[in-house]
Amino acid sequence: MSPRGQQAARAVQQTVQPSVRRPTVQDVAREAGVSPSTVSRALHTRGYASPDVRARVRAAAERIGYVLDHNARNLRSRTSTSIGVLISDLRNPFYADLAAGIEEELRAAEYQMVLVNDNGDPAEEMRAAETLLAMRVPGVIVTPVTAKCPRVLQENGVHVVCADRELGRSNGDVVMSDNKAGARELTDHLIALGHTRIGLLIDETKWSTGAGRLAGFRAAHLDNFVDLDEDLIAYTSFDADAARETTRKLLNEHDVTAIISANNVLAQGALAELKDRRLKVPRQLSLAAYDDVPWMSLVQPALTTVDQHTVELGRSCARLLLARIRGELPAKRRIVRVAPRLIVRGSTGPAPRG
Amino acid sequence: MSPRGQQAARAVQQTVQPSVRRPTVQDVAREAGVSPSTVSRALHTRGYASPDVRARVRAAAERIGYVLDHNARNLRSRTSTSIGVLISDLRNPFYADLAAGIEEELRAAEYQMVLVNDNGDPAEEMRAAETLLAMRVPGVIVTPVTAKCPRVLQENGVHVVCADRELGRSNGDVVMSDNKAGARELTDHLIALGHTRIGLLIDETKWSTGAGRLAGFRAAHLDNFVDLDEDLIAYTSFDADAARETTRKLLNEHDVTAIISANNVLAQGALAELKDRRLKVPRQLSLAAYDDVPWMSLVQPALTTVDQHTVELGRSCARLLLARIRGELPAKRRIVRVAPRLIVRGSTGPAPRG
DNA sequence: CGAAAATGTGGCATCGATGCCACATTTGGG
DNA sequence: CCCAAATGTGGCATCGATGCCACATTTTCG
Repeated sequence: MSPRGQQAARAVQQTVQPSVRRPTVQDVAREAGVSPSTVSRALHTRGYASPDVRARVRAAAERIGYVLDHNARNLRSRTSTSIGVLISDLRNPFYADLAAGIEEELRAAEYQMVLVNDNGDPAEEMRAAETLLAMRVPGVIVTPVTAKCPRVLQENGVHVVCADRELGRSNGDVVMSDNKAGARELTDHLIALGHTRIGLLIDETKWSTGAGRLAGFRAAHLDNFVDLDEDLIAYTSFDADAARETTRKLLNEHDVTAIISANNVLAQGALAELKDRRLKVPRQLSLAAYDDVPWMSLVQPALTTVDQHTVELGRSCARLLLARIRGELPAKRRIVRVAPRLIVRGSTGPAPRG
Repeated sequence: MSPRGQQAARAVQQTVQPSVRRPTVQDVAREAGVSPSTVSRALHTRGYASPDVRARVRAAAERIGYVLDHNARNLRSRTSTSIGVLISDLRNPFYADLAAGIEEELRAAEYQMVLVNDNGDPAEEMRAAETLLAMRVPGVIVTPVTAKCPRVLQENGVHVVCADRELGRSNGDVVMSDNKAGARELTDHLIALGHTRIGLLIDETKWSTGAGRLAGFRAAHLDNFVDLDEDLIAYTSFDADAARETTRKLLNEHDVTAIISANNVLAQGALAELKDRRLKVPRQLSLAAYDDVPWMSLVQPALTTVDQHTVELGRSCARLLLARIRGELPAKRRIVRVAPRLIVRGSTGPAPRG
């Protein structure tokens, strides 16, 4: 490219940028007849400014349509009001509710939510962590796939709240449903109805989520002196179709009178299989699920579930994180367990005599 | 306070901030034995750097754990890779799917999604717009509540894509379902089944969404030479309970043989009322809905719906916006209509003879 | 072989807001 | 009535990356 060409290109670049040059504190200062420092103090900072000046500056800013530049502020003050939220799948109502609760709380506190789906993929999760690091977010709420992600974030001075699950002995605060209590209550309910052969459809027990639910399932059996046949714990993958297949096997190979699904996704698969077999629910078989989502009260019969108050779970995460960021919390790691609630609907009934 | 005391205080303040002083381009430059400019070019910018230097700089950056600072870059280059996404309610699967599609596409292009719920409230919507302006986002995807929001954004040089609906003659690109075609096809389907008295449950017709669906409903009647009784167009508010009440009135006051719900929320209300009346669907009454969401295929009978490919709608929004930002598009406003798909399931059947 | 072009790298100013200090002005007390 | 404390505002450097230019070096070609 000739020098002339280069210059032309450069000129274009220059004229491309300043599409709409926005007013800065300098402009407001000129307009209000004060200094930029004063404008900053009057509009945003904690620093002092007399009521008179404050009003004058506000008016000037309003008049010329001044809008703060978050990038400049963040750079200078080495913080940001953006919070990273790292979840697996927004299309799953559990994550959507969680995110909705988080967003609600953040918005109220004048923070923004940067939402990233990692599709449960460790690599994507780390990419996202890197990005959030680059954005200099003061905190991240994550439903971790790998312990590495929260760890790396924390090593870089970012506050982390793990939502829904605890990985290993990873650091960071945790907010989750009291899985053991919820699963125990649900199992108790079925045992009280006379069920003694209850299938548990579950996808993982490495995370505190699955581990807790399994523990509650076991505990209820123990409490009620019901022998637990380990074969009735049906491991499957986190996928409705797989869950359906697993349900099929479970029903073929064992004479269960009730099935508990460990989460909303697996429940879909279980329900599909029951419908396919035209089993009368709950006459012939009871079905229940952990994690209440809307469709569960729309199907016929409506499903008995454990509501983990997902939106509230999200709110708690956000509140906890903000408190951390503001330094209002003691250093000690905090673990919040939100009490779930058993919702008995039509899908569970007395065990068939057999 | 003595000068000595002042200095002490200053020292403390200073030490408060640098909790974890992160490496900068300067540090990388020193480590790699080049200049900061070269580091910048080697790592991020378009500018030239020899393969050799590039490798050296990369290695150095890796070694000392360098992470780019988006705020600094954004400030200097007056852009940002954060995109604002402004929706009404993340808990509604429609919006969740839309957001999921958007996020997927943005992430692939190395952009971030700042998600804000406005709860359908014009004031919240404007607050959010202001925030996004402050963040200097290059573009926003919005399901607008008010024409003011997209307008203000555009006036400030932000590219806007309206998702799902068009407001007035607001500027900005639009991506939406072909509502008229979808509603027409759905209505056609019912008419073909012999229905001539079809109720339409709808919440608004000011936006292109409702207007389009109503137009399709009318068009199908015209096409098929079926008289349309205006009283069968049942206006309700955007709320399942209200929809249920409206459905009740509709059924009490008119002898419809089928009901079309204009969206997934209203469908919930309609279904609840039908279940309450223990109406045999579709023997006694057919039910269908615009906007397919997961529960509609889980209920018994499964609902006949129009799938608007919501996730794909979201992806289109993002692709369009990114193309705009990159300046790849002609100035002319673009309106994308995504063809919906009729999914016939069990809830629609032949009109009862009567 | 020497001048001109191409190539690769460094220097410096800058994006916009703010933290910290100095300093001018007002207030209060002896 | 004067000096010290309190009060309010301005000046200046700075956060970290990058755009633009200059310049040293290498390459090209008449």
